[in-house]
Amino acid sequence: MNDVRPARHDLLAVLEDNGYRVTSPRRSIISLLEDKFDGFSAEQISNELPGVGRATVYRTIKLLLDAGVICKLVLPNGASKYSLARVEHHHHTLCIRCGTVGEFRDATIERLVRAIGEDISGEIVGHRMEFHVVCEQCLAASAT
Amino acid sequence: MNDVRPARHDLLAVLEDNGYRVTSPRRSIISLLEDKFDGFSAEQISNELPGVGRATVYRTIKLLLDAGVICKLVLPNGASKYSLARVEHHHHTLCIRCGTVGEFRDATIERLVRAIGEDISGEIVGHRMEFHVVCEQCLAASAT
DNA sequence: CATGTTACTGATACTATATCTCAGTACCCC
DNA sequence: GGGGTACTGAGATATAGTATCAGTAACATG
Repeated sequence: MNDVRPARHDLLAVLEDNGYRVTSPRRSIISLLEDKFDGFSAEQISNELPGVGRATVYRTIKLLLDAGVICKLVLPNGASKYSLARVEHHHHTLCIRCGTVGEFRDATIERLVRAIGEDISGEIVGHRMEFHVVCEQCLAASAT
Repeated sequence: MNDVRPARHDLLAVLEDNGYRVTSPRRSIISLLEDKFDGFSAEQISNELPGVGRATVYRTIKLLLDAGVICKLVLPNGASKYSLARVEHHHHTLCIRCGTVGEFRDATIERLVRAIGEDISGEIVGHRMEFHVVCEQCLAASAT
């Protein structure tokens, strides 16, 4: 059920499909993102691509967000991270040690959301659910 | 089940209990907070108390956070809001129109969390769930 | 393949939010 | 009511992201 891996979008194709130009900086950013399965921050991308302006990194991220192929995750401390959107509707896990972002999907949650919705005043238009975990790697690291 | 109102802490007593001094700025901030049932931001408090320095507002909020009597909520746009913690463990509703923060509690969620926990790799140490709503007031306002 | 339009880029300035520093103040215990 | 010390406020600083704008390059067109 969890630990979704496959079905990654062809991010470059997304640009073309939406009428955006395929430029050299965008190519660099996208090819970097495609390997970031654990989530990434704008700053991190900017640091790894010294040749690309910060503004362009932010602009490209926003563009991919609008296209729906990545998703934004605001951490409890206010920092923003992004992750490749591998499945349509999903929720996130966040390792409190290393910051790795995971993705999972569970139909039970959707049923629960509908059930609770009937008890909440007002009209529900969305929800967000997030699990804070210590991931396998960090567990293993602290076991030594 | 939802729409919890009563059981507000005596925030001033919280200061004393934790060995903090009861000062005049803290008194002003706390008496302002005690009426904010819909959530509040640091900036908002600071604006309503021109005589109190911004740093002090942030410091006092952090102090109450540590004491567990208010809780922090980072909105999807990255802005921080706070709300009085009226019940021990709870979740939030957030009106996407007016920003009102609500609070509710549902045992079903906790059961679900435990169930899902068994399917997620790593060790679950916490979770966050949040409903985005259009509240009664905003619904009524847009009906006209 | 040359060309013109225009979306895009990068450097920099700017905004917003929050924290740090530090000299002066006031709380509270005795 | 005096003294040690936690607290305060002003301003400087840190951090994250956005706006501006002149120059550049993508790409449709012929």
